[in-house]
Amino acid sequence: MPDTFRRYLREKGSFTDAQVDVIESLARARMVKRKQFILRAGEVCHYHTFISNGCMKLYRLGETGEEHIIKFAIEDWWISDRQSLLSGEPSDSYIVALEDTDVLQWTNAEFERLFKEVPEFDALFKRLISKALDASQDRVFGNISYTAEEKYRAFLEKYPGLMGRVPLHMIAAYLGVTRETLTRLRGRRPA
Amino acid sequence: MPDTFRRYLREKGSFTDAQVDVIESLARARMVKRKQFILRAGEVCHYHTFISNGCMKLYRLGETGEEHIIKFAIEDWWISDRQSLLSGEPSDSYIVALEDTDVLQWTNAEFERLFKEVPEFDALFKRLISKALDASQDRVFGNISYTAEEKYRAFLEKYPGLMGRVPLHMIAAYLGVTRETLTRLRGRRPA
DNA sequence: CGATTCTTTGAAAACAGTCAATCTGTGTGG
DNA sequence: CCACACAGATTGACTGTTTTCAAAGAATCG
Repeated sequence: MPDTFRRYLREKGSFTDAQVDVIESLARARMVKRKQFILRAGEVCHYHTFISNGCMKLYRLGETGEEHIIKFAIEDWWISDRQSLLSGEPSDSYIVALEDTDVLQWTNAEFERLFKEVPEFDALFKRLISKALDASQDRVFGNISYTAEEKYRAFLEKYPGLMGRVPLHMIAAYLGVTRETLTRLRGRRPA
Repeated sequence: MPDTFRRYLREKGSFTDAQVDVIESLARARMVKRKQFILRAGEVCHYHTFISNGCMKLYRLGETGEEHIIKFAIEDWWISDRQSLLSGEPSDSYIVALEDTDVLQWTNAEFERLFKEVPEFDALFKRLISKALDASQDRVFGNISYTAEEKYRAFLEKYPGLMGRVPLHMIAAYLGVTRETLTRLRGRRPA
């Protein structure tokens, strides 16, 4: 893979080469095998994780053990349990690789240092969190106002790249319907 | 009302009196009557709004005209359509007062200026947005994993202050169920 | 009061969930 | 190359919940 992260930074902000070097110099590169966890419930989330290649999911378990998927993340996405990462409290979530995945990781302390030393990085993250909040509120709106079928269509429009890459039963766990229901509403009108 | 906003700032961060003055000096104070809108779909959202007293809701309309409530806000809460406010694009949401409400308002340009001049204000807002994102993701989790009844109980636990202050049919519109369903699940509470 | 606004109720229809079985494709080991 | 196991997807019959539609009871307010 080419240097996804450098390309990402250049695309999302205006960083000097020196700044990119600083940011990258603090990163840990890591390869995560399919089905390998980088976070389990009960553990503290230690890293901000950038995905340079591959795919992961973040989920929690329901009372009877069902997976409820909070988010998928692929190339150019960040993933972490922010609540645990910022507070230092144990997480209630799991993060696992759905494919062999290459990531870059920073501790929160390193991030705080980067925010101070590289104002543009601080600005970038403000934009990211802000956009994530908007996206999350859009999802809440979808959850409370769409039918199962509309949620599925909205999902396809928003994450076309995940179709085929993520099994359908996980999309069901993301939408909040059973896999059987997803199968049936797909059958009602093929895409 | 005493100066809710000064108390709020002192409670949420460590501001000098001079800083509080700067922040307050840029604010517009405004009284909003019950049922009066401060934002309608199609308009651009111009202000970050702090509620010193009263109650508002932010909602969007579904295809057949039903209200879907994205959030309630009371004293010490901020409310705005961030998407529109930051982008300058027309909003797709409505913000309306549920009671006579006193607010303070700042444009985004004023906020940007405050972020630069008062670093502690910048830090406060980072924390707020971050917490809002966590809360929104918790709500998504609730939406996809709880039954209607569990959602209602979770709502009561999370916003005990809104019971009695907000009509039940709005709570239904927040939870994503019909008012009839909410009535019925409330009725079948034995304990 | 009279007029909204809000809440509740009933009955039927639409919808999603459950349980159990089957079908499909994939990959592994013999 | 085949047999088998496995994960994923589908189907059917059934149950349970939620919506819809229609109506009628409370509560609130000018």
